[in-house]
Amino acid sequence: MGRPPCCNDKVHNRRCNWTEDDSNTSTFVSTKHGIGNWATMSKKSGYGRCGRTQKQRWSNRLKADVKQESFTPQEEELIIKLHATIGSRWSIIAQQLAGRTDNDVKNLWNTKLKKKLSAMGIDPVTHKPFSQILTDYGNIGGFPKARTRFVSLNRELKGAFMSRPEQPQHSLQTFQNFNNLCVKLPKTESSEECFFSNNQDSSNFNQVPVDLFSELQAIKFVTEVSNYNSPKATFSHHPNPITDCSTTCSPLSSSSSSSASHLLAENQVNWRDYLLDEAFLPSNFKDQEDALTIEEKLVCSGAQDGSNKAPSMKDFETSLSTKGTSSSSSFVDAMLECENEMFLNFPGLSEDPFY
DNA sequence: AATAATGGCAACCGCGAAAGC
DNA sequence: TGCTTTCGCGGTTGCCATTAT
Repeated sequence: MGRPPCCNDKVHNRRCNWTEDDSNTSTFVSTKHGIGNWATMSKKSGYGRCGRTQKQRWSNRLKADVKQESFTPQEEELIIKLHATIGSRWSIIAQQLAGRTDNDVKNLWNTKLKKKLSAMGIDPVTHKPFSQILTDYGNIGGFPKARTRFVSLNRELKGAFMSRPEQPQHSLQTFQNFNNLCVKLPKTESSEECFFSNNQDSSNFNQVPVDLFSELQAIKFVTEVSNYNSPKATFSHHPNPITDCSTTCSPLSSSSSSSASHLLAENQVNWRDYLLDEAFLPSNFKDQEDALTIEEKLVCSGAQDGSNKAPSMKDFETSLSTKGTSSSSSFVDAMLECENEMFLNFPGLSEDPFY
């Protein structure tokens, strides 16, 4: 049962005419009512807006800490990284960007970032090169349907949030980190839990908070479990772009050697790090994982170097800092440059793959 | 200069979960 | 326990500004 619509009354539907109501709403909030009484506000104020709409207006535009200026290249980069990992969960993404609302992030993605990624030959949904998707498309067969897999993953995520003492310590630890710190991300007003400080310089950009990192680890882990439970799925090869796309999470690796990804590896193009497969994975982890068994991978997730010590945040930050994030220009522009260079070196890549 | 097409932003609205009674 | 109300989230829509023809 859903909530009945509150804004069907077209008399109240006064799009883009907020000038007068803004001051009324601000006055209403700043006086005795405060935030959290939007229905009351709507009834008592007689402004002609439903409470929901007024609340949205307040949180998106009127709140003091909402930034009005345009997104920085660093912010764009972070949004793409987070989208590659957790998908279109705009509220979570927005929480990592001080002064940005989920609506702002969503609009930026839909109007700008999505198109830029497409123009670069990267599928904005799967964060894989189109060439790899086309290659993988030929391999589809015998895999669960996307929707089935998605429902299954959701179930596993829910199950993961329960306490499961029978689980091995390493996996339980990951889940507990996630459960304790990230499952219900607090609505933070401070900048302490954000990627950016107020001045948003590039050095701070790389300071990923532990709670978000744990969340990303947990999401990745659930995907691993999902793959492990599936008799047809392996860690070393996961060629179905449709299922990958539906989960918005990635397997640990993909050895699928599409021409584009292979060439990218050969040319050490940094923007491979923004593709879904390996986003947010420490670099030393990537290098070793292909040769590992599932059990080894699980252990590795908690003890990378044999000393029962998980990859540190320092390692992760170092990894991130080597990927061009400190560039003063937009990372999207940098990716475009890399792509242009690649096409110059390998003209065959620009040919239509269907012919 | 006028009109059409496009892009970007902000608001609207439906759904599902949570909270309250 | 079940119903109603409220809230959070994310997809969609509408409006305005800019660009192209």
